[in-house]
Amino acid sequence: MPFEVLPLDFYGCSTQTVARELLGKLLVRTLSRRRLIGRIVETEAYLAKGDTACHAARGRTKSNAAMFGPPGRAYVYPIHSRHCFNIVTEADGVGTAVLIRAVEPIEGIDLMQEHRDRDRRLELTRGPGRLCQAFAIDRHFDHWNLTKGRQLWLADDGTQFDEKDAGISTRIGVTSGRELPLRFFLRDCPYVSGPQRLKQ
DNA sequence: AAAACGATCTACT
DNA sequence: GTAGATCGTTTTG
Repeated sequence: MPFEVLPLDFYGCSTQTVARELLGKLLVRTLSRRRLIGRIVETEAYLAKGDTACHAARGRTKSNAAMFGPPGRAYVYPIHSRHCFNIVTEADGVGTAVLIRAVEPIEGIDLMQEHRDRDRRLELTRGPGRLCQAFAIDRHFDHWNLTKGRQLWLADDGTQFDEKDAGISTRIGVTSGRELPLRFFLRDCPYVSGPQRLKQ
């Protein structure tokens, strides 16, 4: 499968645009001479303004510093004994990112299953915490430059989806006034969280 | 120093 | 569908 590493300028535009454009892109991880690949099927945008759920909303701290870095870096955050993998967007210092919520496993599935305690269900890579477990992504990737690293990067194999394949949903639990269309997902993909979790 | 919280997940029914 | 586990980070006293 031929593919190219995503260039840095891919991440520099608006967070929602990056979140939408990331659908179909490949998440690539190499470890112990093996390669894991997943196709991104669900993302979520976290904005600098009007988004109280965004970790950057209450200012910069030691633990969210990566989010304020230049676009194309990883921001990895631990929660509930697992990790969430984000990609920094927009300009250096802004504090926005896209959370990768689900991928479809493409290559190295047996190793992903080992990381997930032999999980052979759809849940192998469905959900931000589970996909990090499957790909062995943890905080040591915080601040990681995703275009230069040999262990973790994103790639494009030319796969595109049109509007009828890609859905947009408001985020559950946004507390600031109106709800915003921040969640992007591929319709009819079993690795996307169930439709009951995606409020239209 | 203690308490509260959460960008989650599992194990139930 | 939802109660409960779980733990690093942040907030509060």
